Amino acid sequence: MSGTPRYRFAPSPTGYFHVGGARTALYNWILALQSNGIFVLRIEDTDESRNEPQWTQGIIDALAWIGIDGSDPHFEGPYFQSAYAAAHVAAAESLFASGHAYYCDLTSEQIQERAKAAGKPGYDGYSRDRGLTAGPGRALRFRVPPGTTVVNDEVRGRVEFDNATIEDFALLRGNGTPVFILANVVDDITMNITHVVRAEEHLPNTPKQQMLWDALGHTAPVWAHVPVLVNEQRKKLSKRRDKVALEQYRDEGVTPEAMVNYLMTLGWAPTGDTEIVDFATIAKDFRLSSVNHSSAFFDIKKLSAFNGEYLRKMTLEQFVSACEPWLTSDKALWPAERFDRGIFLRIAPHIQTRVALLSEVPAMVDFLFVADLAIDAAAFEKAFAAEWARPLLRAMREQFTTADWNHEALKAVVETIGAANDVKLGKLQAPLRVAATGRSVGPPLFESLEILGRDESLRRIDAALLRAG
RNA sequence: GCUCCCAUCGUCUAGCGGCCUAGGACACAGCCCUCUCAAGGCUGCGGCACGGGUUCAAAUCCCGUUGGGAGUGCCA
Repeated sequence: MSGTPRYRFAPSPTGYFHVGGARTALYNWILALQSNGIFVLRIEDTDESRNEPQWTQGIIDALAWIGIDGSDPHFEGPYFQSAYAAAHVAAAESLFASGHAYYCDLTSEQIQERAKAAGKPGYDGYSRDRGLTAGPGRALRFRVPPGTTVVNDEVRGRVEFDNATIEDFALLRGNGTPVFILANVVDDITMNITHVVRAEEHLPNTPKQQMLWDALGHTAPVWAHVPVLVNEQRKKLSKRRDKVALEQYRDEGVTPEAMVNYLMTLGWAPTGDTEIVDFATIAKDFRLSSVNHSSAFFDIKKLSAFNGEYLRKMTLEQFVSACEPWLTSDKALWPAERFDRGIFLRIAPHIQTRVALLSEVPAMVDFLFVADLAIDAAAFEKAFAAEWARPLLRAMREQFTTADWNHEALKAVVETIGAANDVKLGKLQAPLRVAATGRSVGPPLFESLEILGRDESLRRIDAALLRAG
C-alpha cells in the first residue's frame, strides 16, 4: 500500500447530490487522475439522511457514463459517517487527552453574544484554560496553536494562513457527535489518503484540517484545489438555479466522450491548436500542476458544438447505434414498433451533419415513422402562399406517378417543372417538403422522398393538396 | 468586518521576460458551396482590468488599486 498514491475527492460543502458545481467540475479531474495512477475514489457525506440507494446509484451511474467504473476496486463508493463514527470519537478523545482540544459549555447563543460584545465574530477561546471535562452539552474544540500554517497546494502553490485568524473550531458537538471536518481528517488518515483533490471553495478550511493531521501525529496529504464552475453571474453553480448535473446532459444526448473532452477544457487545455482530443491524450498530458487557477463558466453552447463534432466523427454504424435509444423509447415521437432500423440507416448520413444533440434526432426523422403526419400550420401557410404552389405541386404529383423513384429522378422532375414556370428550385421545394415531411426544414428532400416511398409520398401530396383547397 | 483565492477576446483557453503588431476554440457577422436546414471552406469582429515599479526588454516578475469569488457554524 505504501508508495501508491491514494486520492480522495470531496464533494461540495453544500452537499453532493446534484450540486453540480463542484461535482461536475470534479468529474474530469477524477477521470484524468484515475488514468494517471491508482487512487481511491470516495464519495463522502456524513449526513445519513442522504443514505438512500437511489442517491448512491445516481452518482455511480453518472460516473459510469463517463467511464469511471464503480466496480473498480479502487472505487470505494459512497459511505456515511455512521460506519466510522467510533473512530471519529476515539480520535477526538485522544486529541483531548494530548491537550490539543478542550471542552466548552457555551451554547451557540452565548458564543454569539460574546462575539457581539467583543466586536469580533467567531468563538473567542473562552474555555481554553477552564479545564472542563467531557459532559452533556459540552462541545470539544480544537486548540489552535500560535504561528502560521502553510498549505502547499499542488495547483495553487504555497498558501500561508495566520493561525490567529482561525478560531478554536468544534470537533465534537454538545451531544457527542463528530463534525464533518474531524470525520474527514480521521477517515483520510485511516484510509491512507495521500492526495486530496477538491474544489477551491475548501481552501480556506484546509489549514484547519492540516492542523488536525499534525495534532493527530500524521503528515498532511498533498492538497490540490481545483477551480469551481460558475454560472453567468459568476456565482458557484448551484442545484437550485443552475442546470449542472451530469445526468441531464446524458439525457439530452450528449455523448460521454464529448462531455469529458469539454469538461477537460474547463481549467485545463491540451497542447496544440485543437481542443478536440481523445481521452488517451488527455490522460497522458494531464497534470494537476498545470490546472488553471480561476473559475470557469460552463458554456452549454460550446458543449453542443463539441458534441456535434463527436457525432460527425462517428462511423455511420456508430451513429445509428447512438441514436437508437432516442428512436425506440418514449423519447421518440412514435410508437416503438413503428421504428425501422433499415429505413433509419438510409436517412442517417443526412442526419449526422444536422444535429448537435442526439435528442434532436427524432424530430428530424419523425416523418418516416409516424402513422399520422402532423403538419406545421405556419410552415404550411407560408409554403402554399404563392400562386404557383398548388398547380405546380399538382404537376409534380402527376409526374411522380411514373417517374423512377430515386432522388436524382425526383429532383429532375421538380427542376424541369421549375424551369418551365420560372420558379427556383429553392422555392419550389417548399410546398413539396411541407406536404411530405410536415416541416419547412429537414434532411435533403429528394432523398427523404426516395426513402419514404412512392405510395406514401403521393398520399401525403394528395392530403396536402386537399388541405390547400 | 476578517481571512483566502482569482483577474488574457462575450465565453473557454495558449502564453511562464524578447518568438506577441497576443495564438486557438465556441459564439457572432459576411462570403463561397447548396433542393430547405446543416456540415465544410474562407474572411471578419473582438482581449492582456487600472496605476506604479523592476528590467535594455513585461501579458509574463514585484507592489498597490479596482473588480469578482469563496470561506468565516455545535452545516456538509
